[in-house]
Amino acid sequence: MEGNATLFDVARVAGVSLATASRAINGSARTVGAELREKVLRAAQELDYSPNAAARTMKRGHADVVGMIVPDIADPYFSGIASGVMKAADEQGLMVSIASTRRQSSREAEYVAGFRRQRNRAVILAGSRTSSRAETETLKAEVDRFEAQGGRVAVVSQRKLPVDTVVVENRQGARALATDLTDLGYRDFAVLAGPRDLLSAKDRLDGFRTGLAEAGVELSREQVVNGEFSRDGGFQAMEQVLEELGGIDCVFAVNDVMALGAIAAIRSRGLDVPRHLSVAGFGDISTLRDMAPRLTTVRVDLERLGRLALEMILSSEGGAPRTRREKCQVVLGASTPGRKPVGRRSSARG
Amino acid sequence: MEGNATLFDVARVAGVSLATASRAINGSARTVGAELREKVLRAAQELDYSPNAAARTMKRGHADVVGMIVPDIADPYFSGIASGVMKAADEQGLMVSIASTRRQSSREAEYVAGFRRQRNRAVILAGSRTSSRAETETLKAEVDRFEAQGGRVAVVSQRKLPVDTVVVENRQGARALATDLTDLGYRDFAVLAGPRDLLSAKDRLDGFRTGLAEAGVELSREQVVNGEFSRDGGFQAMEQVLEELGGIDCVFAVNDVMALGAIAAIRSRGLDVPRHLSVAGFGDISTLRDMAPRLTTVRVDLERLGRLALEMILSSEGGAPRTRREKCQVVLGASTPGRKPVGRRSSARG
DNA sequence: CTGTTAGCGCGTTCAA
DNA sequence: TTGAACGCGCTAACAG
Repeated sequence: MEGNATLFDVARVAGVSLATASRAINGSARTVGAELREKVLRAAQELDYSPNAAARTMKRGHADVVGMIVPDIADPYFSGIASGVMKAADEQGLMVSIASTRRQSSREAEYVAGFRRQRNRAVILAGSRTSSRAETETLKAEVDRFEAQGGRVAVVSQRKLPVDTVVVENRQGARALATDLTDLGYRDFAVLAGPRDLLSAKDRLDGFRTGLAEAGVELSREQVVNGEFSRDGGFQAMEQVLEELGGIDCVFAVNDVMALGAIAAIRSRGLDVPRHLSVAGFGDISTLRDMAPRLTTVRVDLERLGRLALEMILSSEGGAPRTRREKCQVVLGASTPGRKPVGRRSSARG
Repeated sequence: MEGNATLFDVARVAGVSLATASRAINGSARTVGAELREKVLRAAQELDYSPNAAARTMKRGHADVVGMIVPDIADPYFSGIASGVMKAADEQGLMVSIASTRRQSSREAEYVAGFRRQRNRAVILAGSRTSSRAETETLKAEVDRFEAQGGRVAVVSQRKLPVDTVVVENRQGARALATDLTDLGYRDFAVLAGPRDLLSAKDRLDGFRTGLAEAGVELSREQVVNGEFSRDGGFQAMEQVLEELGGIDCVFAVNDVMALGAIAAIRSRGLDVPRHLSVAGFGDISTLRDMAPRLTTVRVDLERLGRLALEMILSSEGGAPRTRREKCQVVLGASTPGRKPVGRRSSARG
């Protein structure tokens, strides 16, 4: 039996018309008699009938698929978000296509175009926005085209595009972290700041700086080291700090995998965390929660971000783009035990 | 501008026929004059033309999309494989749809059916096969239907279905691990064995047992504790071991996240790894490579598995299903420093 | 090299 | 409640 049974075949076997078969199977209008419906369903079963989603897509103009674009699916931060999207999508009977830009944000636009070709119902962009004006314009143009076609777009990170957005409160989280760390007695920081043009990285740095300032602590230019947003980026940035900077007592890496790299770099010099240096991250990815010492970080509910993005997309009926802000919460761990035994603690220990 | 420009519009604007426009744009047969081609491309650009993939799919009978089914996309093991699949797919101009069964392997069949509706060109099943005969039969039936329709299927794990398979040499890896651990002087093991019906878990246990036997070490029934294939499963299984078993000096968790849970459980009792107990895992997921102590584990090249699966699918031209075996390599870390100072080491330290 | 035409499988009119 | 017929956008024959 080559190829596939078609709805026409089903109708023939059931002895009804194409239209009746269609109605019985997708149940759009419930105007099919119980008896015929039964017949049709039986025929479909018998023939291993599988509705042709492409035909349906052509007819309706859009596919029941949502596209998702991430910088790196192997990064727990994004696989966490993807997990939330997929779970919510599953509940809605939607399929999810995922594309990974491999950290080249310039590729986002290409993938949006790809999802447009597929006539996907929606696209979720899960990576940080960048400060590149040209890149943003290119992406915006593609997003506009996607929407002109009837598709919906949502972004998880910053509100830089006029679309539904789940804003991660990076500033607020990093600021709270700075407050807690200064409360713990730290005064001499280094920040492993990620790429200069990544807004998530920039916002976390800015928020951190604000929190420090409120405690009367300044961050000099040398105390901020840029690097890739990855484990290796953290490792290298940390090496630079260790070589060029003295008198640091706490390092803030703007994401958890960078913090991981930083810790590795510190240890590779024979130093210990937190004895010689304290380290904090951002994100609270689950694989790191059992690390010893427990990494101080800022918790982001990744699955929730994904779920919210999908829900926004489905509930938006052509209205103005909405923004949903998601707060982050500091988790203090043994990686930042405090410089001196000060009493105050503004967050629970992890 | 509502809706979307169609190929017909492009043809009209360019002043050529539909066929010419089609040929110029997808370049199937290169029989279009340079001048007309230029005109067509310009018209397409002007109109923001986006080829309708659904129409193409309907015409050709299959979509240039490959479906992937994983037990849990948030598990680094599977996001690693997914990363490999996506990279290879990108190079081939294919899109990837991903579905997560959330560890309910019974849902695999449903998703295969879903991908059949989409007329996806191929499906990759990335989770362990199970020992459930009924489940396997159901899945096989669905896979057969998928293939009857012209789709290709590949599996990463065990060869239990008559399809292209990338076999992970779990037995060999676990056996080598047992050899190395016994060489290190360990004699009293506990195995956190995962779910009873998961073949990956079972194979790792079997291989480990074989390796132990070769060193004259037996594993009693009580020394094997089943549990979920997750961090929490490892935690709980380890708690059981700690409560019910004495005299253990090394714990083998059949995957890395279980090992992570095990270590957490050990520490929650105020014990230390490796001072009080040594721990080994399986998989070598990247986030754990910087853990202290370095987790002894068995390295699996996750991205490679994904890439190989995709390549098999694309290269298979209806021939008999092929099998590709991928070896695993032991990585010894400080989580298993050795029971006594014995000299022999058969693998490099991580 | 280019144009005309006939479906691919389905949903949805409109009639009956 | 059911059926007949059209068209979604495209590609692959077949003509010219």
